[in-house]
Amino acid sequence: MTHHESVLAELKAAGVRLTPQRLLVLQTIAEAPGHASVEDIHRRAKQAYPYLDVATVYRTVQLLKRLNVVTEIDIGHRLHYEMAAEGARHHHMVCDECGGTYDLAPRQLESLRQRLEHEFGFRANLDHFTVTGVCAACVARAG
Amino acid sequence: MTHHESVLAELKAAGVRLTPQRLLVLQTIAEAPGHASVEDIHRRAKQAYPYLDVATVYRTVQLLKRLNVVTEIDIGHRLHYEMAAEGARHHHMVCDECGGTYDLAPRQLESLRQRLEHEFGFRANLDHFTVTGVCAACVARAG
DNA sequence: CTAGGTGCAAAGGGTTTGCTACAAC
DNA sequence: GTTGTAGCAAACCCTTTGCACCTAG
Repeated sequence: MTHHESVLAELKAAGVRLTPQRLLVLQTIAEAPGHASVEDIHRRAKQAYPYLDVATVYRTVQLLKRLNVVTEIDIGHRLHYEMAAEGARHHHMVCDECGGTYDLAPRQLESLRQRLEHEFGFRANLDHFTVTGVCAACVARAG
Repeated sequence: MTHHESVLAELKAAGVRLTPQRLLVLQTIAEAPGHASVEDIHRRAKQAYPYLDVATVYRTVQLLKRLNVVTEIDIGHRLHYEMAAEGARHHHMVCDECGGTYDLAPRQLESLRQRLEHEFGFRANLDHFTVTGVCAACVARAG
């Protein structure tokens, strides 16, 4: 069973109707390079089905988020979405200069997570973790 | 020279007009417990001067942010503001359950910052750093 | 006096919602 | 056939902006 098939199975199990619109949104998110904003998803998906409404995209990403099929990432001031892909969960570094985003493996954050738990009893949820700063390329270019 | 006085001196040095509205907004932020949203600031400040407009609050916090008098914190989906207070810079943990916010000292994040710099050459800007999760109290209460 | 700020109201961008026709099951 | 969903448009929230009047320096 491919990942795509298992996602569809999950959705059916949750009693969710598999409408063409939902499949399209799902496929669009899956095919997007990295994470995509609602606007990105809408724009790309409309190429396949021009009647698709933004409201449907909003409702669908919320549904998929609730079912843990996609994860929500807070970048700048818009929410972005990407496939949850449990096996490859990662976090992001966003460059303030060039806007580029870079992946960060969960193990990079493990020590921080443990520290917060031990010192404060705070169970950090780093699923949507994003750090901003200046990437190596921009540091090299501008200082 | 108190902190308040030095802030006023900074503003004058920057050629900023010290209007009653600006002083009121500044004072309101300074007196707020922790960080405050624009709405919080506006609501509180209006008690002293009912004609104060939200637009003025927005313009003022942006001005103060530009002058590094206040810092902007991205909590949930609204921006919050607090006095910059250089000597006591800190970060936040926000509880998803109860909405409570807790301070985090810069040293707690230092190892993370160094790791990102060494491994990726990424200069993380942790000034506005916020982690979400579940606080100790809520963990105890609900599991 | 004069540059610049204030209040007001209106516009703006992103997101949500009420409704009716329609499609998945 | 039922029940939930899509599309549409309007509402919504937070934030920004244009403008005439006013005020700090």
